[in-house]
Amino acid sequence: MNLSTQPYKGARDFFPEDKRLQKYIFGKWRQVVERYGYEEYDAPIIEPLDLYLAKTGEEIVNEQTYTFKDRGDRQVAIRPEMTPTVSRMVAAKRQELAYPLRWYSIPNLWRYERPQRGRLREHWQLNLDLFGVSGIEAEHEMIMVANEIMRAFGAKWDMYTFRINSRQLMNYLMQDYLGLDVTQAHTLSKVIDSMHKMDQAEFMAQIEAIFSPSQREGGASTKLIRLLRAQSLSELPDEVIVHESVQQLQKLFDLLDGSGITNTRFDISIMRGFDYYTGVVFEVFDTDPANNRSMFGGGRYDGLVGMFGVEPLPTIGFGVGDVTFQNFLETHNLLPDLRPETDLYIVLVGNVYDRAQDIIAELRGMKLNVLVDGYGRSVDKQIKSAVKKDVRYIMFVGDKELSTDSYTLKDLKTGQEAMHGIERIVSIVKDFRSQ
RNA sequence: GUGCCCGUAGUUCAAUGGUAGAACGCCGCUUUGUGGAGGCGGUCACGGGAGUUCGAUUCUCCUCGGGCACCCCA
Repeated sequence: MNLSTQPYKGARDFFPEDKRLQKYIFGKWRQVVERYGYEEYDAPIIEPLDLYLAKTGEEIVNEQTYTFKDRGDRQVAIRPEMTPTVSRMVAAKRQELAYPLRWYSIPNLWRYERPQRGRLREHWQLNLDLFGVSGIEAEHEMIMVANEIMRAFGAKWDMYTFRINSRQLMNYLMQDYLGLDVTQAHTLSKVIDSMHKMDQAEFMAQIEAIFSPSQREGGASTKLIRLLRAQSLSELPDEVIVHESVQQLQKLFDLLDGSGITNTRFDISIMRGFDYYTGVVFEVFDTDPANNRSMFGGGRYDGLVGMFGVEPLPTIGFGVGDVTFQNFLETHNLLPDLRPETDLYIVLVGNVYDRAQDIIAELRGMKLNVLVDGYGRSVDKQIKSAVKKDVRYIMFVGDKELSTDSYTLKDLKTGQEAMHGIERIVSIVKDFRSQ
């Protein structure tokens, strides 16, 4: 039996055209975040399993992480997310880093689950974190950066929305306002998370099942329904509005308005899966029905760095997965035609390989990316290869050219060709490249 | 991890319980200093395994892979 040519399930081969797309996306990501002063870091793809056990969330670690024992019998995991790693790194140099600290990375992450649209086992994620700012200004900056990432790819305001909530608010509502214990709160979170997937009656039944008889008598479900109906902060009950977390959210919305970001709304159903979030959480949604899920998101996790035994550090971050992001760009036709890196394809005519070396070296010396067919093939074959590789220009080098030091440049798109000196050719090709 | 659907040349699709066709692609010739048109010729497949059967690409089961939903969602 032949070996399979397929990559491992849910993992990905990046053929040159795929890599070209990845380079385009990563390049823009880097451009945007570096404009805000974020610095790139990196870390190992393998971590001790313990790193995730503490705070990531039980199911994610137990069922969706690649784990194994190394030869020294240590439990290790292939990183399913970057946040614990970056927290570890920051904790390691807690005293010597310059705060506020702005770091980003584009790690390769793995999760063990069944692949489907927008979710593969292997993905890459832009991970952005801001350490040392406890005020709402940090949230403002995060969402500004997220927004600018969207804009950098040409996304219009009606293509995506920000949905914002607060874990602090949810904790207050569940524990103090509704008087739920930890188990009840946990169950309710799950029900709220899936509230858009069931009908009214089923939803009501599930809610009623959570409350104890005395809570029901106390009108807990009525209070809850009113909370869940709130489409904006102002629709929350008066005694909730005065809570600190709501005031913070209000300030955040005001700041975002001031920055011209108005495709935002309060959404009490935004919870996010990780246990480590402590404050504002947000998600970016694609408005196209074809991608009916959250595209990416993040939030505040003030407790994570402190878990490494150092002084706690307020932190906020978000992550953008490349798969869902690419789905978004495709759905909204935001992907440009990506050209290959090769600028010029040299077609050798006749037996001139030796004599052509000087001129080819000169072209490369002038910073053109130059490919030489070089197999002594017929001219039409060489041209066909150039067309297939999607190179825009070919340059013929034959006796005619070498004797006059003037070369035939052909534009494969227009079909036009003309003889030029080398300087002129370089300038034409560079003009095209910089378009 | 659970359920449903699917798996035929490189690609997109046919047909059939008696081992398979097309289109596009690819290779060659037409044309050894010019590609994308046409003509001619050629190349390439039943995901893997087991079972039922005289015989399986076709039916059954398992497995691998893909899609969708659930679970979960960084």
